[in-house]
Amino acid sequence: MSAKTASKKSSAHKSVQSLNAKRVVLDRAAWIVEAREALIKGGIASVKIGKLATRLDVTRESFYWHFKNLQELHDELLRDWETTTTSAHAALLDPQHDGAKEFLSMVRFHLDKQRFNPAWNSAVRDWARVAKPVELSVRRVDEQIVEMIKQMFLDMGYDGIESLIRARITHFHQIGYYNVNPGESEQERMRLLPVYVRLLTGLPLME
Amino acid sequence: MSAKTASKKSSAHKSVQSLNAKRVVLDRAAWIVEAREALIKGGIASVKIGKLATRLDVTRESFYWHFKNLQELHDELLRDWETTTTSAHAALLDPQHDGAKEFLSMVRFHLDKQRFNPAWNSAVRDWARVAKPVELSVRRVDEQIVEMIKQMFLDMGYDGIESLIRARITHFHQIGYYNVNPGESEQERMRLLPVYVRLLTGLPLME
DNA sequence: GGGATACCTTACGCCTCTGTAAGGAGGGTA
DNA sequence: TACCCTCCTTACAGAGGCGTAAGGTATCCC
Repeated sequence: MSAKTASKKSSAHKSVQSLNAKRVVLDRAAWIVEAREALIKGGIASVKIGKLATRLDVTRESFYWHFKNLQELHDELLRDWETTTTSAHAALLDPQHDGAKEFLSMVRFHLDKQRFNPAWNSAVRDWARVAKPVELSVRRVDEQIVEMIKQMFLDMGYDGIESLIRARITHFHQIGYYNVNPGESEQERMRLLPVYVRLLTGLPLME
Repeated sequence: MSAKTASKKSSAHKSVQSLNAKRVVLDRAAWIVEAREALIKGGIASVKIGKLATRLDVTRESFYWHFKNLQELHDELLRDWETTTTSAHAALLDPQHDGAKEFLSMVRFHLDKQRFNPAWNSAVRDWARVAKPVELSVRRVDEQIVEMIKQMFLDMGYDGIESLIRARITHFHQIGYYNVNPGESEQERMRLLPVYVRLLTGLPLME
């Protein structure tokens, strides 16, 4: 049965194989990539070994050569997200403590599809609501990000409490924005952006 | 098997039965209530007929007397959320168009555990990411809410675009806040609230 | 060319969940 | 009392998911 489903794509598969005269083999990374796509598309409940196997054109059981069990895949998927997210944010603070510059570099970061994947973030946040270790991981990341944004506002000259609240509004708004995902064009988004920046920072940084 | 699990609570059940000399029977509403709790606690994937039946102390199969299938329960669960949410928000606008008053009544609404259930909202939003009709429902509600908050800012005297952006920041921040759910005490929350209100509205409404 | 290694397969057992069929059991009403 | 309606039960069929056991095939390296 699983062989039958796998064989659907096997003709294309074989032609690739003969082209580069090499057997197409998989490693853990290939499963992780597929798992991430499944997570983003259908939530953690749709990250099923069988589904991934079909898409990877192998049988379900070969999964167990790479991973002890499904849990191990989940763990790695989560670790992957946390390290990627953490290291991406760490680069946003400015050694010169120029708050405006820092904030704008964060805005650019969020607009850069190469560095920032909102769908992935949202999917992990959904997952967090039904799995404790994920919840803890997300909490760590959130605390780090809020602390980072707070530093930006301190660098702009706001006092402690206002910096904290501005940081929270900025970050929570960010999360809510991608959770709702209002269907607006890139153009419209760019038109509204300077107003967002002025209201969030209290400064006309882009106007 | 299901009879066995159901019989765990049956002694307590029977004593209730004999006390009021009445057979304890269920209706659709009882299943919906249980389903909502399951949704909140473990996400839509944990809304399983068998689980609900065990908690309701009946067999799994009796579910099918009340509902055609699981889909029908899901549909009703969603409809329930949309009507509840929509009607609760509809009452927040002021006929006198006093923007400050409107905003503060919304703040009170969000703090009132009787009228507003953030966990329920978050659970439905998670569900929306894996089910199209839910996504559409949530989108309708979001559009209505943003429109409503925008009206509040118009009533405060802001122009159209600033009112829209302030409304979005307010609403998206709200969603993000409950998504992250920062573990702060009620006391701490109350201390920070006036700063939130000032930054979101641009006015010292609570200071 | 022969063994070691890496990756994949067939075959199986078991659990959980959905949904159908048919048959009670209790309370209301004529 | 007899009957009907409401709600629940036992019994069954079947899909889909996880994980184990044992064996096969291609590639690498000596």
